[in-house]
Amino acid sequence: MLSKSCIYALRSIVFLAYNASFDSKIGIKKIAEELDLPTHYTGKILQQLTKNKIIQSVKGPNGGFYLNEKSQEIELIEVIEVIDGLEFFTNCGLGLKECSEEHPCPLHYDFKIYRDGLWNLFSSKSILDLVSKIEDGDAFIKNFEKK
Amino acid sequence: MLSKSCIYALRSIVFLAYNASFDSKIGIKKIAEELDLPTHYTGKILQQLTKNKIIQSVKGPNGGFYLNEKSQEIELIEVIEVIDGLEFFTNCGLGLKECSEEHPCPLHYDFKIYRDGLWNLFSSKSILDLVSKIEDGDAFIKNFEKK
DNA sequence: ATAATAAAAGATAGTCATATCTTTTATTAT
DNA sequence: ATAATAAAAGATATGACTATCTTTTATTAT
Repeated sequence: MLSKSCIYALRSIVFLAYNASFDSKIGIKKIAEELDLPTHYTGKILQQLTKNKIIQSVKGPNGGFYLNEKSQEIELIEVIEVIDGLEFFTNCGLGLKECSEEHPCPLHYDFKIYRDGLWNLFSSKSILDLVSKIEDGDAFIKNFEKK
Repeated sequence: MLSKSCIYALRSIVFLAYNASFDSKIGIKKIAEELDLPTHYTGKILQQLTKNKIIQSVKGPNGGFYLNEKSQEIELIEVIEVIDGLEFFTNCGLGLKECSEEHPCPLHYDFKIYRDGLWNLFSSKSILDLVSKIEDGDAFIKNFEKK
């Protein structure tokens, strides 16, 4: 459901929230290394997140990425919107062009329950919520599917 | 969530259930034309469905595709399994390799509700269920996103 | 048997998400 | 000012899904 890029983004952000701060920024290389991600691809994603104010960055020596206080409160759905877009949450499950309460597809009402449920879930969890559930940080950071 | 191929498959099957029978089979050309789908691509999908006994086919003159009685009772999840696979319903929402009741990801329990809900939805609806909800067949057949 | 029909199978092309590398720009410390 | 650092930007490559075309095989009607 979430693209690989989006999951890379979420992992990176959680990693930053957990480990970085304005006074100790973390660079692309370090992030990619710790999360075992392709360096340049990760750079692209971080760049996109920075441009959309999801995370912060500083260039030059001692530069890198970090999250300011506001960013830590960002909801997961905002990250999803930037990376994947919200099509999943707005489009008909059966691909109907016009599917609505007035002209529902055969699965409309059933499908809507779960689609809206996921929307609400991602809209109610912040980066900090994820961080707070990490009991041993490493398991969350290291345990990802590579393929 | 469902791939384009999978939606093409579902539309084709519903169209067949609605319009075809052993005594009046429908060929690829006709199906593609009526549903406004790419002919050869649709052929490939129907072929895949036939191979997996989701639909039936007969070659030669007066041949084409149709659904036998058993096929009409097929659940949507079976079509999804053949075309897209069940990864969506079995994998961790955050891409964790090992995510389970014992080692849950930060979203595991919340996410599971909706993932399982969708699984159950697709497992409880048959082709005939979709057909029976078509009040005016054309709207369902014609109203699909092309892109 | 033969010709016509239509699905099955194989080969090829396009597109988009994923991934990588190189060059440029901005910042900081010296 | 200068050199070092690190993100930003641009160009390119890869793979999977989507799409199309051609050839082969099977069936039916004559």
